Amino acid sequence: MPAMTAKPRDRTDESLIALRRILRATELYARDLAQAAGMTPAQLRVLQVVDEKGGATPKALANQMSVSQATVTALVDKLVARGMVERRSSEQDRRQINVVMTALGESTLEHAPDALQQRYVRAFEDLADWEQAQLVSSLERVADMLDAKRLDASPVLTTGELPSANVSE
Amino acid sequence: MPAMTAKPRDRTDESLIALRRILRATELYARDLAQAAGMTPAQLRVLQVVDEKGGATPKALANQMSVSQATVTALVDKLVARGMVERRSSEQDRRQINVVMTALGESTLEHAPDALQQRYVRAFEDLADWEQAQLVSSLERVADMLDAKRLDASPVLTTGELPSANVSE
DNA sequence: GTATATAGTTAGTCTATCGAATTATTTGAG
DNA sequence: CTCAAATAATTCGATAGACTAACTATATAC
Repeated sequence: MPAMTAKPRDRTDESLIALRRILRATELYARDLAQAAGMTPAQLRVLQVVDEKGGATPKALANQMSVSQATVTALVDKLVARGMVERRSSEQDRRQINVVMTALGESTLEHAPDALQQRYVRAFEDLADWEQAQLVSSLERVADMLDAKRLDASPVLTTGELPSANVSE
Repeated sequence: MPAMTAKPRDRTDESLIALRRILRATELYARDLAQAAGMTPAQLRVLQVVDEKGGATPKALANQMSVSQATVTALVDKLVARGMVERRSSEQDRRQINVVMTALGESTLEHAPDALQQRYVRAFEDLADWEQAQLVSSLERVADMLDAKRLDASPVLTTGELPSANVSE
């Protein structure tokens, strides 16, 4: 077999393998990061979203994270117990609750040593200008190919918990 | 933050956002895929690894998936209960157990409609030759920047469950 | 003003995960 | 050869995250 001239099929596999490595690396680091911040990945994710948005309702958190409102309630309970966030009733609509950061939450997030992101950012910023441009365009292209519905995303590299998908047993 | 920003973002942020979109898309689809195959994401992942390797010991599965052996035992129990895999004692070392696919397991995997991967593969194969080459090189570059230890990966686009990381409470 | 819709919480159940203890088997040191 | 240490797997008990369904409180609409 001519080792050269990779057929399209080989390239597809190569791209999938690279993608899979990207996914696994971020998964693995998400655990370590959460551990380092003294909480679980799911809790950290809530904290990140609340921080990013400058406060959010459980409803909004549930949508953003694609989990049920009940799950958000449980996660927020734990973050409240740890003093990371507070619940504040809305004035306009008293059914709504706003989840907001506490000073402790802010500083915990601030000091979470995001090793993966730091390493990545450092490496990325060491690249030549044209290389950066090419990487961004490639990543966006792949994201478009995967993410048809264009989800709202933020520049924070953490994965969330996957739900157990409650399937028979 | 709204999707469209007037000011062009920093390129590092753009790349992180694209990465995050990739992660989220795969997470979301991992659930659907597992559901469609009639099992949970963690169970599906075990099945994929067993299939790929043509059988594996619980020890090997635990290493490959970065979970404890106890967890693997539990997952294999469920797959056995569903007739997807079998346990076979090793002849050489009778402490070892080999987990192997059943016909049902094979066919279930075969027929799992991996919408995400199919869509991605289709899109990828529609690209011009040079574009494919560029994408592969970009993805591998990113994978290297994230995954210092070069994990063993396969061309299967599924994310696993993140462990709860058993941190205080 | 009552009916309906919406936001959030509570209750009950399931899966995934862990660490520690247990069992069976292999290996190695005398 | 024998017995201690190491190794593979399982069992046990506990915790976290997730879901659905039911419930409470508030808002809106007719």
